[in-house]
Amino acid sequence: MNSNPRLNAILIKIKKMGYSLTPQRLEIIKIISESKSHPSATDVYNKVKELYPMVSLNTIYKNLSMLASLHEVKEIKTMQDSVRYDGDISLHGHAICEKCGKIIDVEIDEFDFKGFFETKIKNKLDENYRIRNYGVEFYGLCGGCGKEDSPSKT
Amino acid sequence: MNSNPRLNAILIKIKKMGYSLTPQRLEIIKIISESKSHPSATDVYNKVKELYPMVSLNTIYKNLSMLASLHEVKEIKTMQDSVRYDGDISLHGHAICEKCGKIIDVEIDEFDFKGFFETKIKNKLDENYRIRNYGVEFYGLCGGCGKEDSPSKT
DNA sequence: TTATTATATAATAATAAATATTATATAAAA
DNA sequence: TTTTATATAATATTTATTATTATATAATAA
Ligand SMILES: [Mn+2]
Ligand SMILES: [Mn+2]
Ligand SMILES: [Zn+2]
Ligand SMILES: [Zn+2]
Repeated sequence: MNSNPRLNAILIKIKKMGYSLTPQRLEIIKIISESKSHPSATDVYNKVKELYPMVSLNTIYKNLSMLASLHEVKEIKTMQDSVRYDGDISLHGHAICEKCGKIIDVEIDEFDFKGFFETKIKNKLDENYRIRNYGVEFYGLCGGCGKEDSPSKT
Repeated sequence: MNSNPRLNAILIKIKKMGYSLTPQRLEIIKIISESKSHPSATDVYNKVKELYPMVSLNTIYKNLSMLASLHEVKEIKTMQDSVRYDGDISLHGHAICEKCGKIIDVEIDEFDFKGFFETKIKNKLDENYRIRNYGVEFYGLCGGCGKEDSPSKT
């Protein structure tokens, strides 16, 4: 085994679901389970290429989609560009910089959120509405990007 | 004037910002300020075409983007397909059906959310991080779509 | 082991939403 | 009206993502 619990969890799920573990797949899982930067498919592609220069982007998409369908990665749709992937599936939200695209994790109190969900949302929806996933995003400008963009104050 | 307060608010903003009010633009604003269905650009396009059959999709995109930049409509990025637009800019979240794409408004308690934001988020971020917008989404299956999709239980 | 079958990958082509370009039309200003 | 700026329409382009097909690899059976 190894010391990354997310990696282990995903490998166990992969095996349980009967998917085979190819070198490319393992590398993709390693990258996504270790990264904190919420990479795009292309980002993952470029990393995998370092080890497997012949890998195709299609393989990246296929594997990331598969992992998303297994709920082992989360897809983050940003406003400006492509889908970003998150190997951290614990309860949290994201602060997304609209200029540089940086995505920062935002802690969400589980009790607050669950309470919010149970009381405020669940009873508003059709009783057989099934929630499977959530997203909490804050869009804005990160520290580095939000310096000099105030509308000319002369 | 007229009886739709959102429409009025947008028209005032348009005038204040010095944009001219063309018939197509007015029609787009009417549609988005009256709709409760979170239409896509194509949906709006098809509605506008009923009055102005020669309208171009580019005009729809240009106007919706402009309204979004004025914060008079909200863009909703869904997981499966295109961007959806919301003329209701009041504080609320969305329940998004992953099968049929229907988007239902979800009430958010302002006090809860503001408190959540102020205490839990603002102090986690760089002090000059500027939040400009937010999104709260719940993905799942609506009542109509979530009937018979449980993995064959025979 | 080899043969067979299923699955994954690579290379390529296709899709479609969104954007850019350009020309024309309309609105605002002089 | 004449001039200038802005908006629209028609078209072309971009680009992320998906689909297709052929090849390669992995799993399974013989
Ligand atoms: Mn994250
Ligand atoms: Mn809404
Ligand atoms: Zn930034
Ligand atoms: Zn549905």
